[in-house]
Amino acid sequence: MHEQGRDQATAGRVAVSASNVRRLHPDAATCDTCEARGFNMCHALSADELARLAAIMSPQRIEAGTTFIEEGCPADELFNLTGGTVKVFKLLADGRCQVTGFMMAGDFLGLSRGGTYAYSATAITPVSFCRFQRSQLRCLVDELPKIERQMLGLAMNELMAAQDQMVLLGRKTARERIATFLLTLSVRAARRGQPANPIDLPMTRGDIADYLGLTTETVSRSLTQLKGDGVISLKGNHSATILDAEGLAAIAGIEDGELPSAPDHIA
Amino acid sequence: MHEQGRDQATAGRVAVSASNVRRLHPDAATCDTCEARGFNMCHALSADELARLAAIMSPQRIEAGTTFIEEGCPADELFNLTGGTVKVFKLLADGRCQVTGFMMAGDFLGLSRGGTYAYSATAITPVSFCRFQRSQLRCLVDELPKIERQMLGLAMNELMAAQDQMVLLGRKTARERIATFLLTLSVRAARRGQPANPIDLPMTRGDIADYLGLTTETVSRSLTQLKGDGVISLKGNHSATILDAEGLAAIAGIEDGELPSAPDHIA
DNA sequence: CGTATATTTGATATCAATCAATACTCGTGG
DNA sequence: CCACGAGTATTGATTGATATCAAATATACG
Repeated sequence: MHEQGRDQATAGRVAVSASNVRRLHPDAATCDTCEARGFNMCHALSADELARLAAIMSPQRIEAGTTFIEEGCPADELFNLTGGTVKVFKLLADGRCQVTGFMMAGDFLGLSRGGTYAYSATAITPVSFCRFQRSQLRCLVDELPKIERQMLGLAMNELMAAQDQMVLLGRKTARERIATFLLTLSVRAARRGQPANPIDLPMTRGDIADYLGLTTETVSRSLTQLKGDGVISLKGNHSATILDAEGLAAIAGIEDGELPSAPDHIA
Repeated sequence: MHEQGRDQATAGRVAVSASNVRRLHPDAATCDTCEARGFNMCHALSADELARLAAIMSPQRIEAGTTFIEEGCPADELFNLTGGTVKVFKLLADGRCQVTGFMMAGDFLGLSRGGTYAYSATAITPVSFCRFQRSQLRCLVDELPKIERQMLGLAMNELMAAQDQMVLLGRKTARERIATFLLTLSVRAARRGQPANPIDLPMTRGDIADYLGLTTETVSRSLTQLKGDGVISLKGNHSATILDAEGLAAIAGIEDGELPSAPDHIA
C-alpha cells in the first residue's frame, strides 16, 4: 500500500529505531516518542515530570487497518498518537458510519462514557502511539495538574474542530465541504511542520464521504469539479495539490481565521 | 412571550431576588447562584475556594433575545449559566446559520480562538449567569487546579455531545433528527431534576432547524408526522409530550446508552 | 379581541443519493 | 520490467428526500 514509509516521515526530527520504540524507558528524562511534535500531553512538563509520565507509558506501533478502539468496549486505556493517521468514527445500528475526525501525531484518543469508549478508532496508515492505563494516568494527574491543563487544551481544540464540522455538516454544500476539507488538511499539515502542498490524503474516498456526510460518488464528483475549475489538481488516489488557495477558500466559504488554530488557554 | 417565569422555574431550589443576584458577594462562602444545579464549575470546591471564586465572579441576568457573545469579538469574559436557555451558533458569510448547541444551567460559555470568541450566543429565554474576567480566572486556576479539572469534565461532555451531533447531521434523516432531538432534551431535563415530560421547547422551529441542519418547514412536517404516528403530542408551539418513548427511541436510531450522560473523568 | 409573528400545509424544484457500468491504481507475481 | 487483478475511483442515468416558494392557519401577546 502507499502508506509504506509514511510513519517514518511523520516521525520527523526524532529518529527512533523500531526496536527502540517498543521498549519502555522508565528512567528517560524526556519522552522521545511523545515529545516530538505539536500539541502533546508531554509538552510543558519538567524532566522529572516527563520521567514519571514515561514510567506509565507504553509505546507501540500497529499496522494500517487495525481497529484499536471499539465503541462500547471497556475503556481501560488511553492513547496519545505519535505518528500515522487514525479515523475515529461512530456507527448506527444499520451500519451508517460517521467519521468524527482524522487523528494525527499529538492527538489524544480514548474518550469514554460510563466506562466504555465513546467511539471506534481504526489506523488508516501504520500508526505509532503511547498507551496509558487510565487508572495509572488518573493517579499521576492528581499529582501533576499540568497534565490536566494540557488535556483541557486538547479537548478545547477538538471541541472547536467539532463545532466547525457541525457547520460543515449542517449547512455547507458538497462542493463547500470538499473545499473546506482540503484546506483544513493543508493547514493542519503546515502546523505540524509538514508541507502544506501537495496534500496527503491517506484515507479512501469512502472515508472522506463518511467524514463529510456525503457518498463516495459525490466526493469523487466534487473533487473532479474542483479540478475542472482549476483550483486543485489530483495525483493518484492519495494526493491533491492546491493550485489556487484563495479560490479554494472562497469556495469553502472561509473568511479568514476559521481554519484550525490553537484555542486560548482558559476556554 | 411564553418565556415569562421560565427562569424562576429553572432557578429551582435557590430563590434569589433580582436585586440580590445583581450584587457581588466577595465574602460569600458558597456561590449560591452558581452552585445550585448539575455539572458546574463551582462543584467540588471547598468553602474557602468557593469564596475565592465568588470574589472574581459577577452574577447577572439578561432578557430573552439578547446576544451576549459575538463570534469574532474580543473574548475577555467567560460565562457560567445558572438559569434559562441560550442558543450558541455560527454564521456563514451569506447568513446561513448553524446552532451548535442549546446551553442551560451549569453549562460554560466563552470558548475562544486567537483572543476572539469562537461562536455567538443569544438568550432565547431570560437568562442568568456568572460572568468572569478571563484574566482573573486564569490567575485563580493556577492556584486551584480543581477548577481546571471541572472545566475538563465540561469540555469532554460537550465534545461527546458534539460527536453525537456530527452523527446526527452527517447521517440521520429528518425524522430521525427530530426524534433524537426530543429524546435528548427530555433526558437532559431529567438529569437536571426537571420533569422529562412534557418537553419544554423554548426555541422556535427555526432555531431547531438551524440546530438539526434542516429548514423550518421540514422540522414542522417531521413533528406533525411523529404526532400522526402517535409517538408524541404537541401543545402550543413550545411543548411536546412523548407518548411512546420506546417508539421514539426506535425512530431516533438509539440503542441504549447514546443519550447524554457524564463522561468519565480522565478522557 | 385583534394583530404581528410563528407555524403548518401545499406544490414544485434541486442537490445529492442510489443504482449501474467503466476505468484507474497500485501491489503482486511472472 | 511488465502484465495481471482486486480493490478503488470515476462517470452516467435516474430517483428521492429535503429545500424552496407560496399561501393558509394558529399562537400568543398587547
